[in-house]
Amino acid sequence: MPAKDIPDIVVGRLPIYLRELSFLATEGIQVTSSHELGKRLGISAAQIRKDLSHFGGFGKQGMGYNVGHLREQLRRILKVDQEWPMALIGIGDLGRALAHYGGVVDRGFRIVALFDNDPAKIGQQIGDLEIMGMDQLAPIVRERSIRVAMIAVPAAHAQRVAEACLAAGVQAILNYAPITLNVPPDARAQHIDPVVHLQRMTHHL
Amino acid sequence: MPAKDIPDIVVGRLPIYLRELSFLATEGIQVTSSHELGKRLGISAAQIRKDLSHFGGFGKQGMGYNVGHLREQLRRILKVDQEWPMALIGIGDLGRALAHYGGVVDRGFRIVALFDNDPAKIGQQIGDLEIMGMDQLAPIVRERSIRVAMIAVPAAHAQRVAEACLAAGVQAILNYAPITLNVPPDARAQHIDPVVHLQRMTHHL
DNA sequence: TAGATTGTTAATCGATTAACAATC
DNA sequence: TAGATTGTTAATCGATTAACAATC
Repeated sequence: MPAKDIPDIVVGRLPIYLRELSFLATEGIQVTSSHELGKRLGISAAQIRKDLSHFGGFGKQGMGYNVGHLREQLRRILKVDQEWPMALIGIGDLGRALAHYGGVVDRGFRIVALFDNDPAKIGQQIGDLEIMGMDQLAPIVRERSIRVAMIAVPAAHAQRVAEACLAAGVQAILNYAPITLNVPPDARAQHIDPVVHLQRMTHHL
Repeated sequence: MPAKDIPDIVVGRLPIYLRELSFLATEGIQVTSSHELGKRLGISAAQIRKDLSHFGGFGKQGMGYNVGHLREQLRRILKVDQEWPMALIGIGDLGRALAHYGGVVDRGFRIVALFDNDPAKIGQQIGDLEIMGMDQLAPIVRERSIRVAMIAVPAAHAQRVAEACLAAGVQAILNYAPITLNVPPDARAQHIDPVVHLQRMTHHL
């Protein structure tokens, strides 16, 4: 029963649960419990059960959860039982590392197009993808039904690039530039800035 | 007045405020308000005022906040009015990109040591740093008073590397490996996994 | 069966928002 | 002064935890 009013904070924890379940699966562990998952993730068992209960009952009383089954259910809920084609814009050091990173495949994503505005980079090959100019963004996004983009351009260009993505039909943006993007309510954006995470820790040191 | 019982969720927003204030400063804007900041960040003005009030009063009624002053105060609260030396462990594609990334300097951090366990990489130079073997981790961390580490090793090694860091004296870890680290209560860990962020968005698509 | 663990309800806790006196 | 915006208090809202009946 895919509900519509699931709190964002709950949805935000599901990928963590899914990641741990995949890890358990590779370890050959077939059954787990809210208590064990919670201990591994530093989350209370009650919270895990409550979170999952928003979507239905996936366990058996007295038995716990079947790892493979719960994993499949979470993949379905998060809609990563399919592969989302992604655009990557900005092929600097970080963009290159992201382009090479294989860790997104088999977790629901695949980079299918690379873009940069540097004429020296356009035409270069990375793996089996060729870097394209920004003028190709809109046609390629439409042609390949791309709904997710990763942005790894300098901060000064990020807002403009994001708007170009959205105009082209992208609905979700993962932004690596150290600025807060302004996106309309019908679009989604997530931000990754290592310094933000570092500063969250130094306050306590 | 540095308090001890500030909610984590409040501390977590301060780096976002700081980043925006730095941006405003580079734009030449000298005064802002909770309303303007909130609009830019997608956060309510009341929340920004409430967050800041945990640490004191930084504004003037009717006037708003002096950008430079508030920025300095936040830098002090987050303890990034100093430069934290960091170790980076794992010099693959991502580690290399992080090593080249200049965006951490002038935000309170500097990578001062690189480590890898691959003999082919040890001794290589990146910028003005040389990649060292893991046997050098403990002595270098002590010698250079390193309290913060970034881990960019494969998932299978991350927990072991984290424990080595902590044993050597590191107190805060930024982990790029796609696993949840288990750290003791006296240590801090933050995790960056792009797929987690992507999956938080696909649920809604 | 006896023991264990779920799913859910109720209670607690904490965070956000609203409102406004203070005051620049 | 008049207008604007802070800092703070009180009210609301939402999230987490505790507890337990259901049941595997």
